[in-house]
Amino acid sequence: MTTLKTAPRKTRPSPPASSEKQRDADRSQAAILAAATQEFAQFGLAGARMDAIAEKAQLNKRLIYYYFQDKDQLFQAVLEQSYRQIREEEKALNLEALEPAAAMRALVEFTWNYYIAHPEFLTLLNSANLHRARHLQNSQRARAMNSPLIELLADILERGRRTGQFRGGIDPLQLYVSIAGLSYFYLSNNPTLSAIFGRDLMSPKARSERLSHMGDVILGYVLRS
Amino acid sequence: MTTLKTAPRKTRPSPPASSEKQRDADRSQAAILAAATQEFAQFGLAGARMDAIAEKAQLNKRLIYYYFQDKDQLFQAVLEQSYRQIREEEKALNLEALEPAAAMRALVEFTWNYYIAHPEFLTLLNSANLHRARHLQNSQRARAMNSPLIELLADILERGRRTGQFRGGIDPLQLYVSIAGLSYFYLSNNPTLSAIFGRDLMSPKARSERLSHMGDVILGYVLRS
DNA sequence: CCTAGAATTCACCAGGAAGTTAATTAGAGC
DNA sequence: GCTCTAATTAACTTCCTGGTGAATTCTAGG
Repeated sequence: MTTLKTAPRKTRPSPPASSEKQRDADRSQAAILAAATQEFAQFGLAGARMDAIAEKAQLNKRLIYYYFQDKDQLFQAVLEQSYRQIREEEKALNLEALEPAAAMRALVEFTWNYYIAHPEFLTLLNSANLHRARHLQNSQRARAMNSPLIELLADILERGRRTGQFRGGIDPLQLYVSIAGLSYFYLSNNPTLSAIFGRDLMSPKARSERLSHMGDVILGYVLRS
Repeated sequence: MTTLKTAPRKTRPSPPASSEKQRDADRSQAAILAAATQEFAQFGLAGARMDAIAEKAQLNKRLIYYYFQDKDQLFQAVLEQSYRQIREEEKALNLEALEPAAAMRALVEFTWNYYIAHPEFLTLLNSANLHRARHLQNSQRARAMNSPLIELLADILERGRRTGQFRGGIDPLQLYVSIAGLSYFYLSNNPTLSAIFGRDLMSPKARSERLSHMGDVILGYVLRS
């Protein structure tokens, strides 16, 4: 994060592990970031309360301003961290071994599982978009956060096309957006969808149905017919 | 809307059309609703300002509370109106004449076009979901707002299955969510997507590419292969 | 030990924002 | 014209909330 003070890093991690309340700039920043992630995810940028974040982090509110300047920059830091996390996991994905169709399904499943494991990611993105991504435009890192899934997807598509299983001429970006969108909408709009259709969409059964449906949709599209 | 005062309705529409500033409860409520829709769409529930809404509506702020009680109920009224509007247009859709595949593409296109014409609908839904749809749960009308598209979709699927073009065993709800999600994610997350991929996703060319991609995805899925 | 700079605390402020009180005005029905 | 009620206005009140000034306490390094 741009905003992090370069704290005089301890050479030794921490003396004894006895008293847990020693000063630690890194730990404090991490605590703030974690608390802020929760708060922003739950209430949005405007709805989040700086006092609540301080309380959750069990730190004095002044520290937030000390490390992150203001609410906006704190939000930006939270966003960047969230992106970094998902990109990290995406990079760890290893689908080269799988044959194209299986790899494609695995990709769908990964996206789905990640969103389920990180519901805060969805609402944070919504907030960022409500503010027209102004927090990303400043961030030099933004461009660099281009999802590695695009390359991965391009690779899978190419492999599939070569074997003749997949059709050609598919734009990896379009497909990426589609895969993400299928999971995203279902999960992010789950409350309204459930309220309107009066159907529990998060039961284990409903989840697995959704997952296989999405796999079918994507494969139906990429497979040569 | 539950909340609307039953105003003693004028028997005559309005005396002369001369002076534009006569008292008119209906017009005032509509003005408030319109202003609130804009404000909520732009800033979210927490970010919206009651004073700003009053100003936009060119009415005294007290009137908002007079007609809608408080911010939450105003938001609920806005939400319900937005739903009513889209459901209205959905009902007007007439795809019985089209053959199944064409009807399916038309459905995708309708959804896409509606979201583009009503960007406020997307952000309002996001806000509603951030608040876990609490504004819909109270609303008795919610259940009744079940999209007519589901029936329509079921009908198209059934017709297509009968002619042998479509595969069977497709859940209309899943498909509905998928169709909506494909458009929704692209449009609602357009700011972050554009920022990250550095590609204009709203140019006429990009739009038409997206539309045909989505049609291909959905048809690829429903068509028998 | 001492000390300089970093981490943390405390008390505070000014403007903002939801919501209200109470008075005023307009117009529909008689 | 009169009156009764609905529509509208103006002026507040109160609590909240982001942000700050300045003092204080640690602790690493010399």
